[in-house]
Amino acid sequence: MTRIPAAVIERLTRYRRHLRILAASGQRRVFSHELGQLIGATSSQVRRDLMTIGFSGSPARGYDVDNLIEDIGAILDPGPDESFTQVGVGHLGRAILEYFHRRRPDMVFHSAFDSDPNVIGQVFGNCRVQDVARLEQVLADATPMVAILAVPRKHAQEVADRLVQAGVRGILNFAPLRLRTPDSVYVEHVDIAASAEKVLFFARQFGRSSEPS
Amino acid sequence: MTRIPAAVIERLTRYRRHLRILAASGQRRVFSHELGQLIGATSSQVRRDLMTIGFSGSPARGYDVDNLIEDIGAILDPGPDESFTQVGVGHLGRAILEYFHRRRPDMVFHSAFDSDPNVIGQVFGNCRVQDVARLEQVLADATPMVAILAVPRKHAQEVADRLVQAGVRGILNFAPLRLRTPDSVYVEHVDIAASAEKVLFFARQFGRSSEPS
DNA sequence: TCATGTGAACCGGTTCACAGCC
DNA sequence: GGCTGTGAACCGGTTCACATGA
Repeated sequence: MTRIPAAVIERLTRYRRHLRILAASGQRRVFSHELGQLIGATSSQVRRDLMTIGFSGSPARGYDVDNLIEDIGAILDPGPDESFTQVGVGHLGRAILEYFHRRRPDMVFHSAFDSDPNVIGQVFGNCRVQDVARLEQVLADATPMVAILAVPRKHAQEVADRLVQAGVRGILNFAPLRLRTPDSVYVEHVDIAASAEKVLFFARQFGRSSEPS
Repeated sequence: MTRIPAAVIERLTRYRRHLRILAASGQRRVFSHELGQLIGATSSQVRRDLMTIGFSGSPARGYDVDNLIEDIGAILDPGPDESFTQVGVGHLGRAILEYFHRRRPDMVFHSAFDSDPNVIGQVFGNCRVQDVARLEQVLADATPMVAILAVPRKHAQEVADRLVQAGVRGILNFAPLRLRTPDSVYVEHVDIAASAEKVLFFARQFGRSSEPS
């Protein structure tokens, strides 16, 4: 399969969300312009994206909803040995653990860690929080593919180093700093304060919306 | 001032973070290649960005650190009448309120709302949580520029409609759906589950890092 | 000599436009 | 006729390369 750009991967999530709604309402087929309307993209964009993932439809009947859901799943869904781990179980960490537990049971959390003795031992989602000091031991058996990092800035780099050392291949980082990691590890930064500044800037500038759906 | 692309706005936050560290350590001047190294960009990128915001340096001595911090602040910092409001004070909402209170006191929260009677009246950051039913009344006097939306998906669109109606100009949305809003409102979506899927995909693919700093 | 400022080239993602097919 | 699949054009952001100046 040809390389899939990040922008396409991001849209696949959105396609699938709407496809599931269509499937639930019994619709078996979609046209590119319908799907585009639903996620707020052009029909060419949709066709190009589906071409990129190697999915094809028919001029007469459009795209098969169920097959498309399945093909997107094959790209996005975790494999049986691909789990997550979370470090940092403050408010943000709890929000994440509980969100995934409720909404995305397909994304399995192998473990969760914190350093606060009051938090260690508590259960969120369905993870019992373990002492971050034991991170290496706990990850040694079945190393999760991706770590979600929701610790204070001052600990983020150190924890990231340990996660990489432990064999984690991707990190979703919420601490407001750029992690320094080897090129073999994929890192995505979510900087909430920076996003808020960005929204403020464009809201002030002259309110032009990003794309809908 | 010529239009500033979103990519530049995002980097300004990072430039400033490092500039403040330099300033604190007494450094008065930076060269584009130093600043680039710090945030993980090329020197051309830095020069182009500073050109875009109309900041100039000297070939002999580089860029003035303090002036640059100030000019970035003029772009990113909230004006005196530009505040935030938050709707949804669950775990995620609390994390956000407390983070900004502690780390970004310059970004003022005008108000915070929730619908849970157990949460209404509690204080997070320095906002007392008010009943979301009273949103219109509370926002009527001094309408915040930007709303941060951290409510469950099923309420997000309805709350967004009310916020827009109340005069909010930008929304930072954490609910996993694309809000439908008029073009005059700037919306930024933070979809944590989608980000996690993206990290998983690229981690699996062949771990290629995004840019550092 | 070395860094800035900037036109020009480049690149990857998006959109256009149309050939091919049901 | 209307839709898919796709080469080609387009566009905006990034990088190159060099003229200019201390």
